[in-house]
Amino acid sequence: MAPGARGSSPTSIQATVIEELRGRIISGAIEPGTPLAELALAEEFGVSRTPVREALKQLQTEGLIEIRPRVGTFVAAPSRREITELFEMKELLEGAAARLLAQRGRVPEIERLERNLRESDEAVARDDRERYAELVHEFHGLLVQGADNHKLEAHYRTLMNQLAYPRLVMTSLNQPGRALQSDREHHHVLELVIAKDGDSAERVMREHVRESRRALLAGLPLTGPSARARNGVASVP
Amino acid sequence: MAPGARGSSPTSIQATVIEELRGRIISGAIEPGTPLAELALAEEFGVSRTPVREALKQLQTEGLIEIRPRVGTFVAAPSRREITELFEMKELLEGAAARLLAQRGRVPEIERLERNLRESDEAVARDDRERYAELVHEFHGLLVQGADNHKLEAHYRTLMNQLAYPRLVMTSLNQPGRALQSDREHHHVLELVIAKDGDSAERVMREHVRESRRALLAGLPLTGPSARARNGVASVP
DNA sequence: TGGCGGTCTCTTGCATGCCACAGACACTAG
DNA sequence: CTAGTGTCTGTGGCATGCAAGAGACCGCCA
Repeated sequence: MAPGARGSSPTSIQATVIEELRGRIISGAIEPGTPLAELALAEEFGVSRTPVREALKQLQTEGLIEIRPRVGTFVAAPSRREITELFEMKELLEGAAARLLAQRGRVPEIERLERNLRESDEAVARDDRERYAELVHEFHGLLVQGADNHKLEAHYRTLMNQLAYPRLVMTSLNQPGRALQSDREHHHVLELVIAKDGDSAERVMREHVRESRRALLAGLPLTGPSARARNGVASVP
Repeated sequence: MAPGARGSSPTSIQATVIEELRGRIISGAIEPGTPLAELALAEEFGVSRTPVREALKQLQTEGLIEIRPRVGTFVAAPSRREITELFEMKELLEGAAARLLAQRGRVPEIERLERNLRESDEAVARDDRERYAELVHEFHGLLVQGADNHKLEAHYRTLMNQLAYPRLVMTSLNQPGRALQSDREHHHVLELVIAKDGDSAERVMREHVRESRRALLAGLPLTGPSARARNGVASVP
């Protein structure tokens, strides 16, 4: 039910295609606006068009690509407005997750978060941005997981996928001092969670998301990810 | 991009099938757990299996049905836990929508909400529950629309679809006095929105959702929608 | 009678071929 | 040179056929 997908044993062909394509898109391996022809993908994967079509259909429903009938299929290029909206949702969901986690008390995720922060401190200390980016992703993921609401988690994953988050985090971390500040904010949130202060945890978490968004947009060129993206590939004029 | 779908001119076959099936599911015309065979649907709609398959694929991604490979496709049967989670999300999103709407000030949606409440008052006065159920749905929809965040709206619609909300509202309205109380709560929320008191609007809206959930569960039999739903049709052991 | 094995049917997964439409390009007329 | 128009190619939409797995059902054997 969750688009995020984790472990899967009966790996059907379409599942493979979905995971592979989703991975490429959210990692930024293929840029927004890039056309994805069914036939080309089918040949690349060595399968027929059918499973590729079904994979594309699902990715469209997840909001990762756009299928224009009789024209072509393209990697979605979120407009500036959509990015704003996505961050608004991110703030909302992560804030709620922090509150819910605080209410749950001492659950396993807390310890994993503490371990995450210890590693994050080290990564920041040696200025290892790549590793820190991973840890940031994990921190937010753990927080949402710890909220113990599968629906929340599913919607959250969908959002992050649409943002192609991994691609973006690095950008925001290139702002000088952002990594250190981000790490401090994480510590603050976790303290409040452990203190079971749900209200404050939510508030601080939301502030943290706003800060990260600010850092991100500051490091982004005027227009979205790529100027060559067609006129309005992803709605909103 | 939004699963909710509204007007569509270039009606492809699969789009037709999607809308029709979605309508049947969320209205409760077909019960959770009901098997949906591709071939049967194809014959019913007078088309081939292909567009039906694609429609089913999308509905699965939306969380409305479950496709068990090589076994069959079934209308999803939300577990009790999932219903709880969905309402938690509903509370979250509608609360945020109330806040956002309050911040926007005098927008067209406000007037539509006022008109909605006038009609609601009348419906309640003459104990027309069916009409009132429609108006409730519209009220919540307008609120979310008025938040002017398309992502929020899309996720909200997905949630409501998973809940098969229209089918549920009537149940909650069968609780004695619930309609009147609900109407009052709507008035309260709208007042706060118009007063641009976002904090309070969010708080009251969230309380309203909790109340409606309470009324709903009180009118629901012990187990979910239908006991004949297979063991764990919709995950969660 | 109860448990077990095989078969048989129904389901979806996948491959393939044809079709209609969008859009680009070149050619032609003014 | 420009605007209009026709064609032509590439795309996804849809129909169809075959294959493989799951599960029910029936018969057999102890």
